[in-house]
Amino acid sequence: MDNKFKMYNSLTKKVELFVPNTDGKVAMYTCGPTVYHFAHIGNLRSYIMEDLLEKTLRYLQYDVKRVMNITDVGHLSSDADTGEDKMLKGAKREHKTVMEIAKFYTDAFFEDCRKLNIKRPDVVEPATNCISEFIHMITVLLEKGYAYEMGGNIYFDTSKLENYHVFSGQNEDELLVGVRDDVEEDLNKKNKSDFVLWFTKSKFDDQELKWESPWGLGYPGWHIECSCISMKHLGEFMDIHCGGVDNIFPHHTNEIAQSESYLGHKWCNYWFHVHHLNDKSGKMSKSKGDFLTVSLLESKGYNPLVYRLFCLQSHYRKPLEFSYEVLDQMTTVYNKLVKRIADLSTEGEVDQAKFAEYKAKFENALCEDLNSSSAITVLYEMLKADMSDATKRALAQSFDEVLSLDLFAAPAEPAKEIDSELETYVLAKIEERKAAKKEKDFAKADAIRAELLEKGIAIEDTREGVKWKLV
RNA sequence: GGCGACAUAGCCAAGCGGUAAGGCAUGGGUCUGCAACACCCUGAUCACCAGUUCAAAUCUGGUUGUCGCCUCCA
Repeated sequence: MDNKFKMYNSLTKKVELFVPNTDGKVAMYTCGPTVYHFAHIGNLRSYIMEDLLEKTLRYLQYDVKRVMNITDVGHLSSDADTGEDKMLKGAKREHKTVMEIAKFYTDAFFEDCRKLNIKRPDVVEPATNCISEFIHMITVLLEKGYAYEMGGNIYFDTSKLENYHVFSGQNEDELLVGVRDDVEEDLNKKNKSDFVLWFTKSKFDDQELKWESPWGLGYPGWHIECSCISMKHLGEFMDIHCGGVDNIFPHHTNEIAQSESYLGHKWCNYWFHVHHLNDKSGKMSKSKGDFLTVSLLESKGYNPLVYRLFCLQSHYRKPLEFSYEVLDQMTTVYNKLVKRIADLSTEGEVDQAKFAEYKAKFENALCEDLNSSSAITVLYEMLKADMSDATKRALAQSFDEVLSLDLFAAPAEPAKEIDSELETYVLAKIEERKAAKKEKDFAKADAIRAELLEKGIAIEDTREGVKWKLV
């Protein structure tokens, strides 16, 4: 098929034409959440933009297979030998078992995704399902001489690689280990950038999840899962690997190291990295304590899709700063947009030529490295253009397959039951007010309006007559 | 210390060498008893300095500022 989608590739640091390994098919992998706590909206920014990427590719008629892992083991909250397992930490905090915690937060994650209209990947695989695959890859790496055992743990030997720092172009010597105070060096490592593939020596006395392995009872290091899970479902060649920018080093760097050493050939062609959501003080982080979740936004009265729009109107490779002021602004934008589309009449024919013209414009915006901001501009242009409402409706519907903003959402307010008794009462009041207005008794008219409002009924005098709704 | 990103109107934001899209807000107007809705009109020479060019927000060099990464992070 005709490849016209262009995207920035972190590996080459350039915007490139996307050409999949197999014509018309896309093998896509996303680093999933570590399920020890709720996802914050900064995490979700990545998933929203990755969702946009997936839907754009599907919109362009690619057959996409997308895989996501669920990290439910082995992710340390600090440095390899000194930290605490995140899952265990979550379990301790809530007096639950590690698996209970994983289940709970996995469900919570997908519930957040549902609210944000993030499609569930075709394959979702928890790390704990793939222990035998991890052991196999580590065994091969040992056989090939890319890994070594030291102090009970298996490490990947980065000195065996010509070019370990594929993304940053940094030299080994320039890197400072332990720049941050809380990092301690692991003395078992032969090289400072070596990383753990399998732990048997855990400093957590009550580590819950352990598996038998050729090297003893233990658990996997935290990079191996993405390599194995992706290969399990996507094979030896991958088209796009996604994640947040903070994954570039060390996570993705290490994934490439171990995967390509294992395979003996290039593994993934395109790397898609979403930049961070910041607040005024900088990066949003779970470790800062208080963090913003979808539920928190909802409790403050925000529609989660307003947050999605907030993300879409910015570019995924630009840092985005969160503030309630902007979210308020986006709420207005969103409501106006939805109303405008709802007001389109259903009459008229769809003009196929116009439809194709604007669909192409929309696609072109997305093909320019996922320029979602421009894509939304096309939506506005389309709404202003000289063509039938039916055409506009059809286009809005089509665009929303990618934007997923529920542009045809029912009224923002969930429809409440209106019983006929109330309706009769309201209609009578409206008539009464009409009469008052006719006699220029505006005080009475306003009083009736106020009275209705007090009962939760808002009325508006539109050109088509008086409208009322429950508020 | 090393590596990297970003800097466009009150706010969000596009722009990728040819003379500043779009949206929100503001102000003015149409409509209206008022309000709400809708519609029309309304604004920036692009952080700073130097250079390349017939032409630069767009390229180069430098300065300043903000942010990120350098084994918790999306």
